[in-house]
This record gives sequence, structure tokens and C-alpha cells, in this order.
Amino acid sequence: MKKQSPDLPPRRPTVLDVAQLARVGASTVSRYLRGGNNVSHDVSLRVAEAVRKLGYQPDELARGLRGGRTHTIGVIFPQTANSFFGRCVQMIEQEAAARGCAVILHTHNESPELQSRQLATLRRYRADGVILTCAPGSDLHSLQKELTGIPLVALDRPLWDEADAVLLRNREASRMAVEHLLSHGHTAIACITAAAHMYTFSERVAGYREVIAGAGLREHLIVADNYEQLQGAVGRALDGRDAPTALFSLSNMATFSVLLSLTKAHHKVSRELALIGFDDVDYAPLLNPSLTTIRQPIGNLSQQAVQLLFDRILYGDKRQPERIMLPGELVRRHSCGCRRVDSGS
Amino acid sequence: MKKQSPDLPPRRPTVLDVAQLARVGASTVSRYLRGGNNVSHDVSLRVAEAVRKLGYQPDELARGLRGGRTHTIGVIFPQTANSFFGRCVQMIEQEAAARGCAVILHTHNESPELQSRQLATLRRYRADGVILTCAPGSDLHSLQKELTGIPLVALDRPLWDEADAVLLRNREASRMAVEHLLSHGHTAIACITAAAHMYTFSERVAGYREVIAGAGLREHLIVADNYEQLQGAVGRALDGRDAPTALFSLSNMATFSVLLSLTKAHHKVSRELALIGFDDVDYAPLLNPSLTTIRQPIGNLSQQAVQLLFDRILYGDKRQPERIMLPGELVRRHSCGCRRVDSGS
DNA sequence: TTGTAAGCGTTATCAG
DNA sequence: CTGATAACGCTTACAA
Repeated sequence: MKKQSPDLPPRRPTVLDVAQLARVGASTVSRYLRGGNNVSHDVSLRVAEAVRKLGYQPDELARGLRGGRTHTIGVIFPQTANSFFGRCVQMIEQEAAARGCAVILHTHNESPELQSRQLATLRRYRADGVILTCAPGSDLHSLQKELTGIPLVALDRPLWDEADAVLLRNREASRMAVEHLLSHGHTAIACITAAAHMYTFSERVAGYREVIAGAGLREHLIVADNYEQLQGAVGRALDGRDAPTALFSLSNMATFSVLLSLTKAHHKVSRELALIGFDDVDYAPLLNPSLTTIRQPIGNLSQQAVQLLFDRILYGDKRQPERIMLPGELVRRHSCGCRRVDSGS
Repeated sequence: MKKQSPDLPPRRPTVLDVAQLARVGASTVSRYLRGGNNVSHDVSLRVAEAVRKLGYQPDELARGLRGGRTHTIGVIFPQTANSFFGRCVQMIEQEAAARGCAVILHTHNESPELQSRQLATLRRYRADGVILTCAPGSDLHSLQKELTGIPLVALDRPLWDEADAVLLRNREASRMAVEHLLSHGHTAIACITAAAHMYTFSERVAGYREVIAGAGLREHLIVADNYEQLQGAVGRALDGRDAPTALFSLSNMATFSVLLSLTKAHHKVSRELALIGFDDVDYAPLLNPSLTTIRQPIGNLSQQAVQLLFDRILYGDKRQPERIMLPGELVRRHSCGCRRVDSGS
């Protein structure tokens, strides 16, 4: 008497089940499944039939345990609530799926400690590679140690020199914005940001400075440690004696602070007070006046990051480290003082 | 002569390495690692020391392959660019991490076919459970088959009756909004949405209808297949003879269409044309006038979904299926006609 | 309390 | 071209 009644516990079928049904060996099934090299035509047919019949799906765990790759990549971002990272993650997932990989997502909320734990986790899961936007204040030295052996691409913020990275040309983008304000005749242009020490922001400030210096104008930096304080700082700057006539805010959050500050003071963006923001958020066309912004090439950034990562996964250290820098785009709307604007959204 | 020079290829340490160094058996190490039951004090110390020394990290693949759980949950959302889902995913990841699980993320872009493939993928990776916001037009019957055996929680949109779900009380939230407009004296209130057949929207429409019918007023539905067309429809409705004096848009995208339409027609939200939106997007306070909205309890929705999923994972079918419905919140700002408003952001 | 041994489902190796 | 066999790193009986 067999104890097991006919498939009462319908286990997931394994290669052996398929092999048995197709009356071949397990390794033949395996070979067939990964491209069908060295397997005769009629056997192929039998195996295919068995696979279909049983609804067989290979187990990625076993596959990963045995072979090198787990078909899994890790993505560690500061957040996903932010639409920039939200879009990136979506694009990355899509590109990874096209290459047969799943995405394990982590968000570190700008905390290096959390980030460390998440890297450790990805290592435990044997992720094939990692795309990382690192938390500010990360100890790059120990980070590099934690990551040895795992292919890595930095996105949005660079790591050390030998690490592949995909970045925005922040300085250049910044220059475009400031030069545009200049072209509208402004000479008192303020640059607004929190967390000025962070890579992206310090680069953008540098771009601002280059243009301001080149035009022989005086810098006006409005900075603060957090966005709440920034709002106050903007208010004070606009009330002061030598108030700026044009504002360049370095992130959507900074733009936010500016707009809240203006609202509170019953000021308004106008031809006398221009504003250009960073990050082309979806509500930019809805504001009054509609918001001119620097747009980041999100799709391209994500695609390049994934491409670079898979190159690294597949070809290892044979490739030179690469740093891809993509240009931003100035989307002209009304807040800069333009009459005619670029296409709506 | 040993061929292998002293750890030139520094393999990741395994339980056996730890066991050897601590001079105990592999299973003792394993036992120690999962809570230290049945392991004497001095052995504990030796093992702990060895683990520390080698920097040992258990391999989740092997662990999952052998035991039941993979410590992995799948999350399938329509998108993450949308701030609602972006926030959800972040919260879910956090809650899952607190329970020792990693999150595999997929976005199906409202495509049932893609969704199917992604579910299959999660099955191949043996995810312990799935949180799903299903694509409209999904064949629930075949979905249910694809998911048999995998603990599942529906979020934002329900599936079949026996599936656990965490949902917003859409009707109630909708009623709050419409009643609020009523309280401002409006009698011509329009309800605006695209994709009116989708669960969330049809529920919200139902809530709108209940209040309108209860007040003995006439319904005014402005609907379209997509948001581009919706924009036009809004424009026409406002130009028509019996134009509404108050608008209730059922999603942030719909609100978007409304605002773009108004901008284009040089109309403006005012005391004569009120607007309440759905989803408390971060820029709501920035609009002019600031936007009154229904806010969804994102943190709570996510937490409940994760909690429910883990209950299901741990206790299986012993628990009754549950449907948790959480209330929305009306955030009063200016666009509804209120003078005094709820706290800023 | 501890160690030995048998898998979990794949794939790589190697002899037929 | 094909099939047995040995890993991959861990856990869970079961025996000591």
C-alpha cells in the first residue's frame, strides 16, 4: 500500500517529475530548459510536453544555490515616496525583468546605518548586483569593504572613483538654469537649498557659482539644515534690503519651501520675482505661474544604470569602471519670466 | 602539497567553517543561530566568537531551499511613480524588514498579462506571500488559480471574497467630500473621474450618488476613458448651460485634468467654483487656492496589509479571511470654500 | 546537550 | 546525445 494517495498534496513539480514523465534524465531536462543545446528533436518535444502538462516552473532558489547567479538585483534608494526615485525604481524593475532578474527593494531614508544593514541583507540573499543611491555621511571605506565582490552601480550620487556610476551633469544643468535667469535680465539671483553638503546639491551650487562669478555678480546663497528652516530663511531673504529678484531652488523640496514661504508672505512668483526649480514634478504645469524646471532624464538614467550593472555582472572586472553623466533639460514655463513655453507637461 | 593557498579565494564562510572553528557540529551552530535553544552556555560563547571572527552570514537561498520560508514577500503594484504607491511600498518594506523579510517589487502598469507573469515569477522565487493591487480586467478566476498556496493580501483593490484585503472606505470618504460641498451651499456638484469602471472609482461614484440622491439633487457625472479626454470633458461641462458650481475629482490624476482644463480656459477655482480632490498629494497646499482633499491613511493601510499577510503566512488558513476597511480624512484647505483651514501640510 | 546524515531542487561534470 | 552523480549551504530528524 502506498502511503501517499495520488497527488493529494500537490507538490510543485520538479525537474525529476518532468524527467520521469518525459522518460529522460533530469540533466536532459535541465539542458533543454536552458536553451536546448545537445538535445535531440524528439526528446525536446517530449520534455516540452511534460513541462506544459505539469506546469513546471524552475525553482530560482535551487538554481541560485547551485549556480552562480540568483537572478536578483538589489536596489537601495533613499525613498520611493519621492517621485524621482519612484520613477527610477519602476524603470529599473522593468529593465531588470527584461534581463530575467527580479528586484529586491530597500529604502534607507538617508540613514547610513540602515543602508549598511540592507547591504548585508542583499549579501545574504546573494543578489547578483546592487544599484545604490548612498546615504550622505556613509563611511565609503567600510562601505567598499561591505560590497567587495558584489557588482555595483551608483545612481544619482557617486561613491568612490572605481565604482561605476550614472549621474546627472549637475553643474551643467545648474548653469543652464542660472544663465536662463540671467538672460531674462536678472542680476540678483539667489540659490536655495537645504543639505548643501550633499553631493548633488554641492554640485548644483558649484554650477550656480560658476555662472554668477562669470557674470561678475554677487552670490546669494540661501541655505539651511532642513526644509522647515529653509522656508524661514527664504522669507527673511525676500524681506531683506538686497532681496533677490530671481530664485533658483535646487530640489523639489526646496522649491516647496520657497512656494510655501511666498504663500505665507502673500508674495507671488511674477515677472519681478522669477523662480526656476529642480526636478520636473508632475504638478509643475499646474502652479500659477507654471513652474520652469530642470528635468532629469529619469528613464535614461535608470536604463544606463541597469545596463552598466549587467555589464559588470557578466564581464566582471574586465571592463574599466565607467562614469556616465547625462545632461538635464531646461523646461521653460512661466515662472522664469518666459511668455511662450515648452510643451505643456 | 595543498593546492589551495591559505584562503586566497576568500569564499564566504559557511556553517561548517563556523562549526569547525568553534569545534562543534554544524547543527549546533544552526541551533544557536535560530535562538540558541538546547545549546550550552560555553558552546554558545564559542560559536558566537567564531561567527564574529568569520563575519558569518547565513545564506538565505540555502535556508529557503531547505526550510519552508524564504523570508521574502512579493509586492505587485500598478506603479511606484504615483506617490500613493510610492509611499505604500516604502512603508511595506519597512514593516517587512522588521519581520526579517525582504521585498521583491513588481509594477504591472495596469496590465493583467504583466501581472500574471509577475505572479509566476514570485512563485519561482518562492515568495512567502504577496501583497497585490490588481490590474483592472484581471481574470479573477485564473488569478486565484495562479495564487493557490501563496498567502495573499489585496491592497487598495479587493479580489475575491475569501481573499484578505485592506481597503479604504471609499464610499464613506466620498460622502464626506460631497457633504462638505453641500454644507458650503452648493447644489450643482459634479463628480469627475476617468476609468469609472475601476473598483475604487466606482465605489467613490457610489458614495457621491448616495449623498446627491439623499439631498434630492441631480447627478452630474463627468467621465471619460482617459485623462486627456477627461480634460476636454471638464471644459465642456463648465461651458455648458447648467454648469456645476462645485467639483469633486476622484483621483489625483482627475484633479490634474480639472486644473489643467481650468488653466486652459482661464477659469480659476474660487468661492464660485469649488473643488475637492482625492489623494492628499504633497503639493496640495501649494496650489492657489490650496487644495482641499480626501487623505488616505497610507501608513495604516500598509501596516495592516503587512500584518494581515504575516498572520496568514504564520497561521495559514486557520484564520478567517478578513477585510479591513479604513476611513479617509477630509483635509480642509481653501479650494472647497473654507476660510479657516486644517494644519498646513 | 550534541553530532551525524539525509535531503531541499538545480546544474556541472563526466563517463557511457 | 544522454543519464547517473556530486555538489551548493542549510535545517531537521534521529541517534548518541
